Amino acid sequence: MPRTKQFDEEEILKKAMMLFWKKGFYDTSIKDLIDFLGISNASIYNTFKGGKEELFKRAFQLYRDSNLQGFKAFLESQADVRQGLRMAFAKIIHDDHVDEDCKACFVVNTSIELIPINNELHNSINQYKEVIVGLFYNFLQKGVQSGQISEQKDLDTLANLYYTFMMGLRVDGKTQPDPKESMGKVELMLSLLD
Amino acid sequence: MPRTKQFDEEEILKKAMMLFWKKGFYDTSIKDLIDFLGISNASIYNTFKGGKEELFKRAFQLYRDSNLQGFKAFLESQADVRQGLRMAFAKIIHDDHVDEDCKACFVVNTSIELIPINNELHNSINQYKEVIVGLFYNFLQKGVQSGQISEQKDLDTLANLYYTFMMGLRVDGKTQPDPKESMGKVELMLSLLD
DNA sequence: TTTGTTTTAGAGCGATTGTTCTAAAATGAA
DNA sequence: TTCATTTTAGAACAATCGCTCTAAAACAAA
Repeated sequence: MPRTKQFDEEEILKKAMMLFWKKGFYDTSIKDLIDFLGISNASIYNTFKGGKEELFKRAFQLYRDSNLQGFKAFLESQADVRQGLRMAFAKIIHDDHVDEDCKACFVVNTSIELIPINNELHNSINQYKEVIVGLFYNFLQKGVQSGQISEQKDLDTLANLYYTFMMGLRVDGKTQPDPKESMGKVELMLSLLD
Repeated sequence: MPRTKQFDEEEILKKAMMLFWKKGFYDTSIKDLIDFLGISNASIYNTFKGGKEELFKRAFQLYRDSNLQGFKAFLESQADVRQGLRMAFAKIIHDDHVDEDCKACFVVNTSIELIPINNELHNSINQYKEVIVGLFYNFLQKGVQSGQISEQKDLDTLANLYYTFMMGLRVDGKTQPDPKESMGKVELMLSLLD
């Protein structure tokens, strides 16, 4: 009986993610969203009850989950530990380099902008860190089991350090440095496995 | 003949720096500034011609310059390379850990919030990076000359990497991780000098 | 078509944004 | 004190903020 929705909620959410990712929470106004999403004021408030804040949260979770899933799938597809890590970092470096919007990482951006204020997002970001560190850890452990990495290495600290390095790359990516220079750093980080 | 100013411009600027550092550009309103600085609307616009944007720029430059000067002075006071780097990172880790406002680094925050938009700040941030990397480089070179570091090491890449690591620490600092865990990462980074 | 329901566009809400203006208070030199 | 000058507090500005509301348009089932 009812009129059907004229837009795909998933698609709208994806678009909202792009805009919040680029401009952050405070600098993205409802008017910006209306223009960018192509749907009306009322449609936004009808679809995402809780207003701007709720829309942001859902957009952020979408980024977080698909980013985690993509990273997990990539690492698990790699057999060689060093080459796998090298390519994982290379992808980040490349993405940041070619993005003319300099969006870098939505999780990093949100950490900076909203952690001092929003507790819910704080937890979500902590989880993100734990998952990424866990993925690094499992990947390194696989390398130990296959004899690619010495058993003497402190995998916990290494996994944690690779996460921190990743965050650093994302900040550095905002200034779009020379990818070759960045890859030099990656090689040095990989030498920690020798 | 004229009435004298009732406030110290330097002091006001330092306060503005603290507020912008904590809340960022967009989430700091003029009203916030009036309340926090303790001076009136007209005094702000009289003293800092160019309004909110100019005040932010000056506050940011103040942070940037004093941060650079502090870091330079610290490194230059250190004779032992490894211990010097260790203490430099330890100070960052400690500062982030005890700051209940989770401000972390104003340069990182501004990179994230304003680089996609503001070109002038973009340059200022690039300069910051260059100076820090240069300080790391000189410090490492001093270590080579004193025989603490092998001549075979690629100081350029190392200096650059320590900068990236520093940025990563600042992002991580937003979630206030266990300082011991962070120091473990520092030790691993220092092992690159062996 | 008719009916019932939902989405939609857009007017409009009070509050707040950054900024300008005005007029009174405050101060140093004469 | 008087005068000239500057700072000050606060009113007022248009514009925008996030959000609500209303009424018309759009659609699915009967």
